[in-house]
Amino acid sequence: MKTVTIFDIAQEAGVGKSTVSRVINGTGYVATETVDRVKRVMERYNYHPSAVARNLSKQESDTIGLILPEVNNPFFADILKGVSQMVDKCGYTLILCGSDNDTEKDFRALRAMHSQRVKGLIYVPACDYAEEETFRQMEGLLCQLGCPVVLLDRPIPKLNYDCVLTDNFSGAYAATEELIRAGHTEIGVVAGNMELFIGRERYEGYCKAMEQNGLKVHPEHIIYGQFDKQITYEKVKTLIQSGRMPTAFFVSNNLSEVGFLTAVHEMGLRIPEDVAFVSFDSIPGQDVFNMPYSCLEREVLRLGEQAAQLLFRRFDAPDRPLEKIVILPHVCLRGSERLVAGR
Amino acid sequence: MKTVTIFDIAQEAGVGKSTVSRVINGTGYVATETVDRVKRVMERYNYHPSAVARNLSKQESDTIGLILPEVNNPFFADILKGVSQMVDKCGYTLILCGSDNDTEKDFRALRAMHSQRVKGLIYVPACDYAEEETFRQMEGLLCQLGCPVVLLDRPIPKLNYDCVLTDNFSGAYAATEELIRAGHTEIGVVAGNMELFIGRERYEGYCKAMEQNGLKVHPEHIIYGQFDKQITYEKVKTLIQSGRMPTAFFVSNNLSEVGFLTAVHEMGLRIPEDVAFVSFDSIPGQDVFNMPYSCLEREVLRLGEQAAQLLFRRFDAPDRPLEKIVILPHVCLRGSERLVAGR
DNA sequence: GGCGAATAAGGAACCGCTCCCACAAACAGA
DNA sequence: TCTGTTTGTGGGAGCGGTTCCTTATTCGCC
Repeated sequence: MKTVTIFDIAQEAGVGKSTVSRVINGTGYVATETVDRVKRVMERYNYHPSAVARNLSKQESDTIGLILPEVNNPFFADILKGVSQMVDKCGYTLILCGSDNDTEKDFRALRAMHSQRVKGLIYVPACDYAEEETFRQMEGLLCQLGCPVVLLDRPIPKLNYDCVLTDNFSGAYAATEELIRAGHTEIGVVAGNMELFIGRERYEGYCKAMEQNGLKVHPEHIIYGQFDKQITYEKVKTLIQSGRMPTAFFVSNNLSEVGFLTAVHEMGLRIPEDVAFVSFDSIPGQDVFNMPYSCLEREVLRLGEQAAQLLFRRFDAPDRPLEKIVILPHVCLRGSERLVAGR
Repeated sequence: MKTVTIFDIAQEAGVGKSTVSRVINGTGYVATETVDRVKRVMERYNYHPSAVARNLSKQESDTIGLILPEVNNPFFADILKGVSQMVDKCGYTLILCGSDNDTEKDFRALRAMHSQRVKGLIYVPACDYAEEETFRQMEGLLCQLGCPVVLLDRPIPKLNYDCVLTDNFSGAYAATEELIRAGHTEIGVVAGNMELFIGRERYEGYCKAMEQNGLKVHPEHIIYGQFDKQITYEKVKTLIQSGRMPTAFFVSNNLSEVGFLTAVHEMGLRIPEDVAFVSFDSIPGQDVFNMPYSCLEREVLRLGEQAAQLLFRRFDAPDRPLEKIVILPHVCLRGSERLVAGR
């Protein structure tokens, strides 16, 4: 089945290919009857112009790139959904790459985006690129892209791009304060990946809330969970076994929560009777298991949508000043924060 | 920042552009020192050839299309991960479209894939296309693509393509039999979308198991949940309120399970004391909540990987006979299937 | 020393589309 | 009637690569 080209259509309709092109794009002058004739031929042949040829010719593509650290993490899956729907709605095509939180793959993804000459990129970096050398590499790749970029979820301060972020500090602060308000005085933290800005921000929000309320942060109550299920699980278990558990925890993200809860349940502790907690983001299925836990909520789908919209706005106005959208997660209390008397 | 082209590289290296092309592709004869020189120039300019131009020129692209019904459903997110990793590993680029289970969007996605001239497509259809008219449309679009297609998860019998499927009948049969073996005699079913082949297969597997074991299927114990959380939730709740619950259920998929469990928990029933069940696929977070439920398991990531591999194999051997990979889910018993005495 | 094969490199056509430009006809307005 | 503008159309260059074809060396071997 030979693919039909614009030339075939032109011949069949008895016009020049420029005329067909004009009909396709609705540009320039074409007689109404010519339009009809050409359209009928296109219909009959089921003709769809090659985006490849068009992109090359126009020197601008209709593809949007998206780079995600973990495509099957429910958080990023929701972001993907938001981006995908918006991209689709606006007539663009989505090119997706996953970096698996790996710097090397992140670079590969950026290079792929460049090769594909994407029109715009929505980028959740694999890491913070705090190290000078890798930062320069990443920056170079980004710059070489030569297209608008929206930084999503994980900020890289030194980078000047539009971004859609979360106020991690305030979120963590608010969550911790809820635990304090519930009466807890010994509050630990399952910190995230401290090499990530968002990890540090959340940790600092927690610390600040403690400090402002005159509470001390005990070093042994800080668990460095790396935003990782397994690591968190092991460290929490060890802490429980040591018998030095605080009465409550602020847990830094959904994967940490998985590890935390797995350990807690395995060791036979009850929530909130034996240990209370509030987490940043939540894991799906809480309602299902009838285990409503308190958490910081944000509309993840919207995050993706907003990133896409921001990108499109940038297309229309390349010189508009940089935009930074920061959303504030809201605390959602469902009981797991409570201090149960008589402990 | 003007993008550098093959011509710039050629000029800078003092060679013709065909020579540069030969260096890039490692084809034809080029003197080693010329290779070095050209490579250095490419390095220096950080040059990466435009995939767009190359694809047009070669009349064959390096992009793989993937169409999914729901990108943020954990099941499809895992498939995505599998496909994405394999595609990436083999040097291709992934173009993703979501259909939201909507026929119209499914068509749009297929057209987009055609416009992009993807090299191959991994396709999870939005529906079964049982209706003649839409089937013909879909078939036409698929045929027009003119590229290898792998049908994933949802079979369309009339279509002759490679496919990666699950033996839904046997899975459902095995799951139901486990309930019977556990001693249940009154077993209901949360059926899925009966307009989907996989929905009917699972339902029939359940029926067959009942029949073979001399058990009767009571019409009031059949819940038509449409693979939908909300619908399942409502119908299960109604059934519970009516007081005519069987002692066990076979639940047709992960979303049905969500609806089923939400209703069960809301109505204060315990598992397995008040009602037992085994589900097809599982929802994440069971270990976390310390609520291990029995289910049919399959390696979803592998499903995606295999689909990609099948596609690549087809690239190499277009004339190989069609391949049909069918995986068998295995029953994973964790207690929710038990019949508790004294009910 | 001569000749065919292997090696090396450039030129030009082409992929399918867009867009600029030239040109023709129709249609004003003075 | 003669310009000048609007309307309608086709031709051709160009986008950035690949690939075929041609030409120029070098090399091995009789």
